[in-house]
Amino acid sequence: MAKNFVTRSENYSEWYNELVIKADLAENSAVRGCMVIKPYGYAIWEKMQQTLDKMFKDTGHVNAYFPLFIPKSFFEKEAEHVEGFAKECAVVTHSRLRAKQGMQTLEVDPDSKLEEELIVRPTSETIIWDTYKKWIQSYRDLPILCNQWANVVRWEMRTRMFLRTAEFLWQEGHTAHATEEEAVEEARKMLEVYATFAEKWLAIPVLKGRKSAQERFAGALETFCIEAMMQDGKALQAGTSHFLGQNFAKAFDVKFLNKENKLEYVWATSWGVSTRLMGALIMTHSDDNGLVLPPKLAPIQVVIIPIYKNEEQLAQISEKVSEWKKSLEDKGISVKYDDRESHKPGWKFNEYEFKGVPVRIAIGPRDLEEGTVEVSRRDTLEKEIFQQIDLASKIEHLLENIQQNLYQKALTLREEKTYKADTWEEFKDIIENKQGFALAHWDGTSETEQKIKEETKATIRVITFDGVEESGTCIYSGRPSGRRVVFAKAY
RNA sequence: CGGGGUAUAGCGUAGUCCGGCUAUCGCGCCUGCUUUGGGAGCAGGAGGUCGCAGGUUCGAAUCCUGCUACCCCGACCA
Repeated sequence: MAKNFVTRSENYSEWYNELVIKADLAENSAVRGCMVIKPYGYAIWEKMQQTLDKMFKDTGHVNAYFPLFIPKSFFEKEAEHVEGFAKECAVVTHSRLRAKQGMQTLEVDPDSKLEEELIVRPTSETIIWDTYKKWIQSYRDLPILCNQWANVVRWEMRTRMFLRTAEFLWQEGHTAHATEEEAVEEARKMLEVYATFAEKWLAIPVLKGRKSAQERFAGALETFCIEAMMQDGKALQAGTSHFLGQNFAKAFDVKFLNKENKLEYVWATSWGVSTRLMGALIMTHSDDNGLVLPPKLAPIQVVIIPIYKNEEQLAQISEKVSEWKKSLEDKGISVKYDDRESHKPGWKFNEYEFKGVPVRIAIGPRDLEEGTVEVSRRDTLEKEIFQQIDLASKIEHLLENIQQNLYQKALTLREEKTYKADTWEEFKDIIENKQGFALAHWDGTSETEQKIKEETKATIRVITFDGVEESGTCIYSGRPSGRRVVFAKAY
């Protein structure tokens, strides 16, 4: 039986997929693994873009754009980078098609074979460092603090809307510095930007820290990350910031003359977040009634729905609403007045709940008489009668309250689903049955990490910055350890 | 790339085992009237290469062969 509601099925993936499609965010495209982001979904992404872009600029960064195509040879220059990305690249080999059998079908023109294949960028470190080489001669040219908004392609085996699509939208920052300290500081600073964005705008609490060697970005000396917990207890990497050392400078021969007139290799960072954040947003806050958007990211923050029996009533309501709409908009709140006659109020209630609109105001004949409105908040689904006096301020306050509440709710869930594991049995129980984050001692070796992954599918998600010194023994090998790290199954 | 599943109208589906009349039903869509405080009611109507290509048969959505696409689980990954 077809339902317009999302009903949480046994399978979290199916629930997620259904939600994305029905909340009108995105749909599968004709191209395998790719996704059409629909206007409503894209409006959310635009809000993310605008906010992040401002944060980048406030920290001294500028935007630039680099080519989509990267010569294959560029990838060969950094050994670890090749290994990391070689298996998932889209490759351009020819430049022309020609007609076959009249004009019915087309085939690749063999005469148009490229001398060197072009890779559709999976990430832009190589082409950017090839460019930076031309930009940098002296310490006076540093630092370079560039960001690029772009699309990238990674030919993944298995894809999932927003979380792992073959093509995705992201921003990638690429910076060049004169000293190691400055580069490390930059990488840490941008991670803080991401963490602030996640917590204050997306209302998603995140753990900040570094990745283990095994989980590190291909070509980085250190990968910093923010890690979030989804409602099913699995971890989602929400953003990364890499300290690249001098790896790319050496690979692309980027040197500068320092104040002492000595040649030195440049130090680098790169950092990025993607449309995956949309997935994080959906999986963190949504419920069985649909999407739940934090007010700061909702394209529509307040929807007003009239209830009326005749034209006269509608006219009265519309007059009131246009006043409120203006005073709300003066406060920077985005308002939609849905006076469509094609749908009944009940329909609209459900529709906007589905799309995650934070606040709904309903006004009908009763309210006109009594000077009230019915206000419903999406996060708790609670309804309350407000006096019309000073409505805009009350709504403004409510939106802030919802933003806070969503963050608190997510934080509480994460805390409830985070456990200390002191034995191998406890550890397995947490990963397999309780399904959450396991704080456990680890001997620091990749071998142990690999074994744990093979036996439980859990990986080290993050070695948190604020972790406490505590001596213990590795849950797997029994060897000594100085602190706990966060293990979980991940998306 | 391995394992499992699915493909019938815009969406969701019945029918497939055991071949047979005009391919079922719901949502949505169009027209009209009545409705409007949580997905409206009635009446009428439009909409289909049954995933694609072959084959078997008097006759195929249904049986056979091949192909393709999508979904889920794994491996890979942000």
